[in-house]
Amino acid sequence: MTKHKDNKTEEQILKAAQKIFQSKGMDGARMQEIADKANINKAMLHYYYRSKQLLFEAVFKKAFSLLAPQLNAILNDDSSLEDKIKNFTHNYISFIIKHPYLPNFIIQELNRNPDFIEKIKNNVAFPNINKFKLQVKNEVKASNIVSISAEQLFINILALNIFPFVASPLIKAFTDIDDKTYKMLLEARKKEVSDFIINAIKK
Amino acid sequence: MTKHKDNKTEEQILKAAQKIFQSKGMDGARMQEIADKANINKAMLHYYYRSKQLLFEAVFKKAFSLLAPQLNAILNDDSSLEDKIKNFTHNYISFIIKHPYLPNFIIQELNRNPDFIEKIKNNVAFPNINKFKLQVKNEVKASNIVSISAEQLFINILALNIFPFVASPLIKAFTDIDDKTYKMLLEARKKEVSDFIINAIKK
DNA sequence: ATTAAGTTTAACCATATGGTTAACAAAATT
DNA sequence: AATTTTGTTAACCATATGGTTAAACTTAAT
Repeated sequence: MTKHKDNKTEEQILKAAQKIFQSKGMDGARMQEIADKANINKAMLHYYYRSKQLLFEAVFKKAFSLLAPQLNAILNDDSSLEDKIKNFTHNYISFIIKHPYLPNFIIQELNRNPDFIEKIKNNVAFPNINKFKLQVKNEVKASNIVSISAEQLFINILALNIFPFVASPLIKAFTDIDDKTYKMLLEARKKEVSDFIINAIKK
Repeated sequence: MTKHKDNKTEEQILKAAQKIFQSKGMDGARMQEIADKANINKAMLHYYYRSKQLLFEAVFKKAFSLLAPQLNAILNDDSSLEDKIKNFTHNYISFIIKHPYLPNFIIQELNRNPDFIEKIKNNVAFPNINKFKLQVKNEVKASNIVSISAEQLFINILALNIFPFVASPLIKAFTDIDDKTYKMLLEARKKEVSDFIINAIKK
């Protein structure tokens, strides 16, 4: 973390910890399992990260700082609302397809410990909704879109983009869809979702 | 479970287990904590439910059979598509406001162990999408709504309804909204969401 | 009143688990 | 080359945890 050189071991640990924590969560993860996956002695985990909690926080912060900046595309970009929605939806779904564990990991752990987000706010570039609020307000005032609050629209955009990844086992079961078909369905959502949203706010 | 009479203890245990499991998950829950909350000796847990796993399954099945039938309102009701969306959205959000832990619990535990849903399918009334598929196909063919697959529409409906509960800590942080305001925002969604969906599929 | 069955308790057990220690090896510094 | 610092290991430790047991107690049937 601080005193160590460019160490390889430290990275190995973080990589292994990422995999284990992201698939099993803080409570389900075992230090021994992380050590095994990293091919190192368990004591090394403590040598580099002191405790399970700190190792977890390192993993969480990294995950969060990977996910959060993506939201700047919708919140702080200068493009038009319609372009934003199109681009964000396309890029975000592409991004999550490459990191399918991410949203669920973050949501799960934030629910386990909601106060944790305060710690994060001070350590990570944290997106802010203010600019987006202004933009939506203006579009509504100009009668370009239906009357909707920025918050509700933001929630809807996030919901439509993220939920299918978080709830995949549930959705697969209800729709009787296998893994392959589900992947195609997610792929199709890159366009489907933005069409859906844009239509929803059109007058 | 089987040999026992109308026992009160058994119910106390299940109630306590519900609270603990639903807020901490299988991995985070402790048998001792459940016993404490139920005001009984820890051995009683095993006397009535044999193991942590079986107690957990009892809780999960009960939660699932509470949540799943709600979906029949959208999948197997006889009303028109528009009515369905209106009613479902309103009822479902009301329902989840009363059981805020439910969706997250089920999603989290299904992600932890996706095979688990197979066990459930045999034990619980399990909604099926077929009827809804026909209905959507007909509405599309009749040009009453835009071209959309039943699966994608179903996912969108679930996403917009459930996600705000599952991701509340995240959304609260990004939008800088406090608990009280968030509750009002959820309340407003009973109508907002159905308007949003209906507008989205209108031609 | 006696017995049998079901219920409850305290004490106990084996193992898993996060974490520590002391000795040792390898670099880096002098 | 000698010494200090950093990295690594195996063995160990204290505690937490799911689960068991045997005995005590309660209830209801005989």
